[in-house]
Amino acid sequence: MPELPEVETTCRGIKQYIEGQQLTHVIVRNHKLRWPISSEIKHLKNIKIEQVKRRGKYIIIETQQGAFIIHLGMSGRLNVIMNEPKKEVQKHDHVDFVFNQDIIIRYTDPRRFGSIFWTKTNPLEHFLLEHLGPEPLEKNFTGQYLYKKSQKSRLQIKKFIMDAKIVVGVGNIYANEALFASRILPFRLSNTLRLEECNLLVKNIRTILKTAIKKGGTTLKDFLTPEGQLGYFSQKLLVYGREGKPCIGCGARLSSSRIDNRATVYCNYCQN
DNA sequence: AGTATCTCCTGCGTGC
DNA sequence: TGCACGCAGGAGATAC
Repeated sequence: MPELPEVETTCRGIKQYIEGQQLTHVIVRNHKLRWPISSEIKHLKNIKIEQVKRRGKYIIIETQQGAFIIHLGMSGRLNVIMNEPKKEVQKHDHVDFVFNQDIIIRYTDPRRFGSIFWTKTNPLEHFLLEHLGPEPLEKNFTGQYLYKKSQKSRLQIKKFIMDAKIVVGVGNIYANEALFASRILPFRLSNTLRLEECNLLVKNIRTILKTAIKKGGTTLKDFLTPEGQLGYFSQKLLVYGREGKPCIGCGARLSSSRIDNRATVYCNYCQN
């Protein structure tokens, strides 16, 4: 269930192995992802990787001839396989990016909600990326910005901050956490938020994502082993997955509900 | 144009 | 032991 911190960790993880390296070819075992993988990819040969970047939850691998745009969906992973050319291919190992020096970047995705695109034009202008809002950790994501946007919308605030056109990278788990930290009820309509609340919300989204990225970083080494896990849930979640358990603020039982059919957990007393 | 709902998919946990 | 079911989740497509 990759959220932005996991995608960032994945980026950092593969970066050190493939930047400047020669991609010899790509093996596509199953092209049926969220969008079908272009058959063009199978014909790529011997391309130098220039840079690995991230935009929102998209991983961008820039090469001398074009760029890969990879989204991990909800169950996707990119694993680094080193010096194990005969490592058994498993059921959901859909794509291998094969490098010389015995390095394979293997895309695994049981639910196939992810996607892999190849583009020869600017990846940031790809139809999936062009409309994306600001990065939550960049300077242009401010309380003032969020306030201005929020006044024009009547979406429930939780859904609003999960909208990639408003800000990228805030998934369900961190939306719950950020609203709890900001003492804002997730049901509030966006246009009822005050500027101070938007300031606080922006600050908390930032802090929570940064902390999570740090935690991801500490498990980076494990992640890179073939059996590696990201240690995703090692982060302390204060509300997500804790419905019915005591609120760490006031001790009351945390409530749960659904917004946009997503699990929503909150404290009826601390948040308003 | 803004908002609500539907949809893609598999694995896992739960209840009968 | 097996089956049916609900849930998890990102985000574009479609419907209002």
